[in-house]
Amino acid sequence: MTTVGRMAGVSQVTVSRALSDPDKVSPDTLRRIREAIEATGYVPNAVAGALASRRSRLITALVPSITNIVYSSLLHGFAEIMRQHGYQIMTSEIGFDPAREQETIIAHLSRRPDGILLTGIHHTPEARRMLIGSGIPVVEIWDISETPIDCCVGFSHAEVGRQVAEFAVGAGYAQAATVTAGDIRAQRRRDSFIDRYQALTGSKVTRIDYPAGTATLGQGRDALAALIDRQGFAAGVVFCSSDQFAHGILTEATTRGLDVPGRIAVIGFGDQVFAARTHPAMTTIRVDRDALGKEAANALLQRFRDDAVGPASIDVGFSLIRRESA
Amino acid sequence: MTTVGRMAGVSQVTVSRALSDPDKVSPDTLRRIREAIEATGYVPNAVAGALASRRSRLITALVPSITNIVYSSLLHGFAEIMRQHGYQIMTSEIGFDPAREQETIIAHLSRRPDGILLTGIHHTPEARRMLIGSGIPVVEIWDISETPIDCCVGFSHAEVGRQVAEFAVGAGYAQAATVTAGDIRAQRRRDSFIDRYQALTGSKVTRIDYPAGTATLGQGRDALAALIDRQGFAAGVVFCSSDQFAHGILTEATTRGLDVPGRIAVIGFGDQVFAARTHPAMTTIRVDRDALGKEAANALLQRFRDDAVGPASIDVGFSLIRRESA
DNA sequence: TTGAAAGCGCTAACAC
DNA sequence: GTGTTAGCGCTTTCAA
Repeated sequence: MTTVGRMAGVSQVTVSRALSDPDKVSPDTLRRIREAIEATGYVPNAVAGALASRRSRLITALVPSITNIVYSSLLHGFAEIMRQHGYQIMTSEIGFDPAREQETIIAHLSRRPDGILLTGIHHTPEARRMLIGSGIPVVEIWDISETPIDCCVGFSHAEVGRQVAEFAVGAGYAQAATVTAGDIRAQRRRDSFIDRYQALTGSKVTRIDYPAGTATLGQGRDALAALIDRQGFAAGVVFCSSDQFAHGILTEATTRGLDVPGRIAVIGFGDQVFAARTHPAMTTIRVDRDALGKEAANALLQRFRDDAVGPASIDVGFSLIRRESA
Repeated sequence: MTTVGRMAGVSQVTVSRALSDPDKVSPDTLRRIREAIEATGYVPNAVAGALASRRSRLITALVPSITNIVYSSLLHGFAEIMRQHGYQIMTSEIGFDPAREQETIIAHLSRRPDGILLTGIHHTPEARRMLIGSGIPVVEIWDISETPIDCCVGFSHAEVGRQVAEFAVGAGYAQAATVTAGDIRAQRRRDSFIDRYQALTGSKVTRIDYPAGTATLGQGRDALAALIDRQGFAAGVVFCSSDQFAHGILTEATTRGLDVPGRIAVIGFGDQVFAARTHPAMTTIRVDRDALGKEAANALLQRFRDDAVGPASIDVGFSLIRRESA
């Protein structure tokens, strides 16, 4: 900046002003500064800027996985809004390990971000304490809580399970099964599905549970095979924790020549882009992830404006999209 | 740090040393400093550290899209290695717009990252100039070049097209078609497939081209419908630019009761996790994206150690995985 | 409209 | 083993 200033015949501060608030600099000076920047190829140092201004224009995000479309599409919507407002996003994957989350939070806090995005509402007490202590605005997404750290935007996973159970019972399926990934929120949907289904029908729900990690079509196929071949699940509805699983069930059913939904009915979760075009088309739960991410970005931006705002919990809801598979 | 030092009865510098190089501090002092850190909940300020040391421990990455599994799995492998070495990753999506790439590069450069990851080898001359001028190590991935900015790790997309064409001709398919997304590298695979196929057989290849954006199963289905219903493609092999498209072709063929690969043969690209379990199992091109990402991370880490290294181009290759669909 | 001075919270170099 | 000093490249405040 000093060099640019010297070339333009002004001081370093004037260059700073020309960049951050051009209106405060005379048109002529501005022009000379711009020429000098052009000539030198000067690129401002945001690190120094952040240190001096205590604003980093950096948002950090913690998600379980970036290869899982659920989280990456959330981030996509979030980042798009943030980018439009001049913020950049630093993302870390934390899997489903609370210890790793806490460790990562410390690393993120050290970057002095202007805001932090967290996935889910369950964090270690220590992590929660540090976050609150930092004074940095935090938005928790993909779930809702009565007591967010700061604010949260998501929906009730328990409510999803309940509504799916009620739909399944209403549709009159004789038996029910679940195929669930090792994700705390997926488990919450499963548990409330089972509770509600059993309360309504009195009949037991067969469960297939997978360990943590991204759900795959192959696992869905294997699950249906296990259900039929080893668990005596002859016919009924299968509620999956993701569309991938559901797609696998569909694939396996097709391969075996089983009628869907006559023999095996399938309900997915996510309404991913392929769900409307599977054969047969998939019945699933839609959550507008892109909109959810954008909503989260706006919640944070709101907090940057007036910091007097109290805790807020935004429920974006979900909807059951009935297609052909159930 | 000053506060922590005061509590531990040492100066601020000693605290800095205790954090960055604990061996240089006496065990007793170290203990007192650790207690003081614990008591105050002190979190180091990496912004100030980066400014003073000129090392940010930040790597920035530019990818076309984070919701596309191809790029997110690349980043996953890359970030994992980088994290193990104490680096964090800031990612931006740039779509397929060179102007946006250039704009984003400036924003990234201003953060003074220790390294930059770029997708592809085609950048504006201006972007290239700025990158070189910055002196920051750059790794370009997912393609290879004789003249990388700094180093690159990828494979030859033209070679993929050629090999697929040779495979298709060898398998004796009567006609060939391509379904391609609006991605420069996908187009390169398509073009070299067509060139080679026509050179070998003299027969024309039918093309379906989609605009930029993530490829979907639905588009694959629509493509096969268009091929059969409107382009007079009665039988033959279809080379897709992604497994999503190929999965769609498979789905549409199944829906229409067409024999695969007898009537319609399908070749995908990517060997995504579902490819081995589709019905029928998909023939596709495998690129070990996780390994590629890791290789890219190692290339950058190598450059952090000795900066005397010259340009390097690492070809990680690919392989045609023959399953049932072709 | 512009500039001078101070300082953001650290690290690097050197002294003790 | 520990402390002192001098910045890193900006923004902020205040003065002109």
